[in-house]
Amino acid sequence: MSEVRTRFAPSPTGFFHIGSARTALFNWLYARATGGTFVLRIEDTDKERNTQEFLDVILESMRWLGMDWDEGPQVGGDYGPYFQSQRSDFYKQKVRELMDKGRAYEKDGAIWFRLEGERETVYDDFLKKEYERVHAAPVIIDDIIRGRVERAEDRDFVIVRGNGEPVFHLVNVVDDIAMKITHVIRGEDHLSNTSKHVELYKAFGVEPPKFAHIPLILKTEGSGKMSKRDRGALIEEYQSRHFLPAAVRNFLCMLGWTPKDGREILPIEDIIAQFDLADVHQANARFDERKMAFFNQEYLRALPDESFAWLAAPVLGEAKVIDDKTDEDYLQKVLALCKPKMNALDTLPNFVGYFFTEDFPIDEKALAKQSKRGDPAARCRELVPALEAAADVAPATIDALFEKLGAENGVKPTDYFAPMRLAVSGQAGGPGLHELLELLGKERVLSRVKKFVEKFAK
RNA sequence: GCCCCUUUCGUCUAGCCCGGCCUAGGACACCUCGCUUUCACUGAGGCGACCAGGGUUCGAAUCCCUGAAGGGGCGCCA
Repeated sequence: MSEVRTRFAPSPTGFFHIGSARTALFNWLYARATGGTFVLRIEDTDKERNTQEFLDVILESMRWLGMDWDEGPQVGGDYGPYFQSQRSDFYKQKVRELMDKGRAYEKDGAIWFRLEGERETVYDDFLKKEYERVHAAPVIIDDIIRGRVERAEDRDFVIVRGNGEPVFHLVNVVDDIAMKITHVIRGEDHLSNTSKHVELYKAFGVEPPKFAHIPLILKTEGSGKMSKRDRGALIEEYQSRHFLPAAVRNFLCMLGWTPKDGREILPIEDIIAQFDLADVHQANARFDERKMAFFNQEYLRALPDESFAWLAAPVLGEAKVIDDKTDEDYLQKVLALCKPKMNALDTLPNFVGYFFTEDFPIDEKALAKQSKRGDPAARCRELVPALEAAADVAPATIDALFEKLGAENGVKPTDYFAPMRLAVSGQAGGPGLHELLELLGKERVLSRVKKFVEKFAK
């Protein structure tokens, strides 16, 4: 076990943002890559915004993405408690320490951190008020990802609010010291505030940890970083849409980091083996939903048939496409047929619905499109007597039948494929027609084709 | 307004640290053709970028400077 200790310190707000997930992921990856320890600490200092329910969202999402923590809620550890709401006495003690050292003072009911340096009163154009500007020596941050960053803090800042609650900057640093965190890996949005944190470390007489500020995930379109209202921004969305967690995790890894071996889709063990903080990019990445979908599709296709069936059945159950009475053997056959054509589990109910009901919709667009090139209902009408006469709907039978009908009616045999598919499935695409017909069986095929003729024949 | 970070195809990126192997490679998306008597998979090809301007150098995507653009921070939010 190495000395490396990373942490993810979320604030339970009721949702798990994709950016937070990636921050957690990089912390987790680095701990795993170095044989270190990954700590989960809950920053619930803002009591009004935190509930048990909100906490569960985070813990569940972490587990879903396969990020296990070595210390933290539910698992304990030697540096607890891991909830900031349970550490107030400790914070009070550390604030006392700063006051004793003359590095903190009370003003307007709050407690402020005192910077060292010459002071002058200045008017702030941006905040539209006067403040005491401090000419403090610049702080040097030796960032693993960004290199040397120099920044001077120029005004005292609040560390304990008027209501007695400690502020993020204070508790974050105090806890990182107490929990012996060696690497602080977080979003670039914290980079500017890092000078505050380093000032605190110095005031406590502690060597700051190594910092690594990772780039942000930007909106697909428009300006700014992903916000919770953006499509694809919340991990819950992927969960409810039945994305494969390994796919989401793999995709997240590729946003801001690339493996040396050039692969994009690779097992997490291989990612861990290659991951290094120094290789994390410096520039922000724009989120691309389509590439996320591609990763998901690749993972889905790679699934063994049993695993696919195991995942698919609940999705179909939830959508009420199947129930307890559904024949298991038939279900397995349908899933085996559809698996190679699927690109996402959330489209599955729609994709296979017609296998389980006679009451399925006909895709209007597909119908309109086909009608432009021919008359699907007419082709189907020609099919009815031929199907009635046929012994079965096996591939060879169907081929012969199309051949014969094409010659009789002056059209190509292939002209029957699309209309027939539309009649029996209501869709323009799907599994191979031959297999599809055979699985449905002659009776259902015939009745569906008849029904289609009745409904759409001119 | 002040401060910090960033800048290669539409998007994710390789290359950049240690200048020539870069007529800039890959992936997603898009387009074309082939395979498949349907759908899909797949195969082959195509489209498409070094932010701009100055330097340094025999030579710059790679080094330096300036500018522009994008992002972030400046809160008794985290």
